[in-house]
Amino acid sequence: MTQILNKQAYQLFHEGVLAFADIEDTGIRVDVPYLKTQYKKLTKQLAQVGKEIKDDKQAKQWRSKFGQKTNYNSTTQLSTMLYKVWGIKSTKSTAKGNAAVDDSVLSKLDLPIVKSILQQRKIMKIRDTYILGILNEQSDGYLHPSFNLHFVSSFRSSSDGPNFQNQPVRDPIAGAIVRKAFLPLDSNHCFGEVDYSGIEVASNACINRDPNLIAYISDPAKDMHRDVAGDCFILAPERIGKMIRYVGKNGFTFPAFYGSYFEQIAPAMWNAIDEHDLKTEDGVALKIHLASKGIKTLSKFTAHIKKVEDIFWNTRFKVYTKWKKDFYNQYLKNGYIDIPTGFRCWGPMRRNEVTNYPGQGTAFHFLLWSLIQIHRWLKANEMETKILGQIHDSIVFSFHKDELQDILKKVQQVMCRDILKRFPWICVPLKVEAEVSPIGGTWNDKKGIEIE
DNA sequence: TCGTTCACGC
DNA sequence: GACGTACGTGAACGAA
Repeated sequence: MTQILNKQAYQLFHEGVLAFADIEDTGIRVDVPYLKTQYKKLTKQLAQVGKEIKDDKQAKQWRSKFGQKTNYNSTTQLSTMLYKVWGIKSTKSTAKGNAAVDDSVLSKLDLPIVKSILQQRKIMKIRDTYILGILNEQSDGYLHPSFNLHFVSSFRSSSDGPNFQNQPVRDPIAGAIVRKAFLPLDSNHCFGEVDYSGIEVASNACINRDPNLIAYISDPAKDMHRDVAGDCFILAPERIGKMIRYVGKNGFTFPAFYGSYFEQIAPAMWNAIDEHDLKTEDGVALKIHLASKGIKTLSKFTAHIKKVEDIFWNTRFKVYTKWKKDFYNQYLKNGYIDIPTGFRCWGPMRRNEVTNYPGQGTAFHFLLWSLIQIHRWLKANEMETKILGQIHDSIVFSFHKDELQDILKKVQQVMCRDILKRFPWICVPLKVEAEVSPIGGTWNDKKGIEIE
């Protein structure tokens, strides 16, 4: 159960709903002929992969096991074949205790049929969830996805019809296929996106007031992800490149902030070393380097990550740790939690939910408040530029080419400076990054741009 | 119809 | 010392 505690919180959501209504009405232009072409292409690819699966030696055993009911897209059947018929040892369980057959498991198996099945899954995801999802929802070449404020327990937003907030981007192939379908509103517009950088870490710092976390965000000379990567892999800063930093950030720091722990995260990090063929900046293979420090096995590495975690929570961010403990105890006493933007959440929550909701909701509220101000300003000044949507920490625009730089300046003013007056307890600098496509370009064509 | 599993985003 | 990954949407499968 949720509750709005004050007029400011009410206003934020009321004004947010009004802004979202305009944004949903504007809609997003999509390239329907392109989508139809892609649908056909992916269908052909699917037929090809389907044939590869059918012709595989092991598919014969599959058919003799399931006969008429054979379905190479069935996870239940795949699980039976892998772990019961072919005698492979299961390495991971699902939530319900069944043997998992997800990507993290299958990508480690060296079987041609499994490789084909993974390929099939990828193509089906792109074709059926995204391409077809967009085609089914578009009307006269425009999408009108909903942006909801009344579903999410942490007071974030969600989106559906289609979900505008989970369009592929990390996989460059899937990202390109799908995002090429998203067009700016007019041929003299650019597709663009402005992101808050590290906003959830910033919102958490404003709530838990950990001086070391605040210092990391405030001091441009400091780099939390580099330092933590240095702890994880026992490296001096100058030996840490982009990829090692990346694995430290997404393999350790973020999972740790969300409440994960060494036994969960160490195996994935250990795999990532081989997966990305990690090397120190002076060219030493990371596993060789770790071996020289006495870490030659996953179990040694896990024990090491346990120590890193201890330093992370009990030395580096000990005020954050104390905040988590106190905040959770307060929840146990009261039965609810309050977040600083004026919302209360009642009811049964797990420890990690209790400690994660405030940062998550607050980060989104920074974005929502900024979006409302920017939307009003665009409207009041009768700009041709329109907001197309929002993805938790970013705003997506169709920029008129002649308005672009003025608007980016205004956007930065609102998101980084005006917001400090509305939420005076923000205690770290907020930063934004802008990415914009060439004139007439698609969502896939966006590139980083300096705000003048 | 609905629970489960998978896969995409932040 | 034990404990232990946050929030969503949506597709396919398969049991009920």
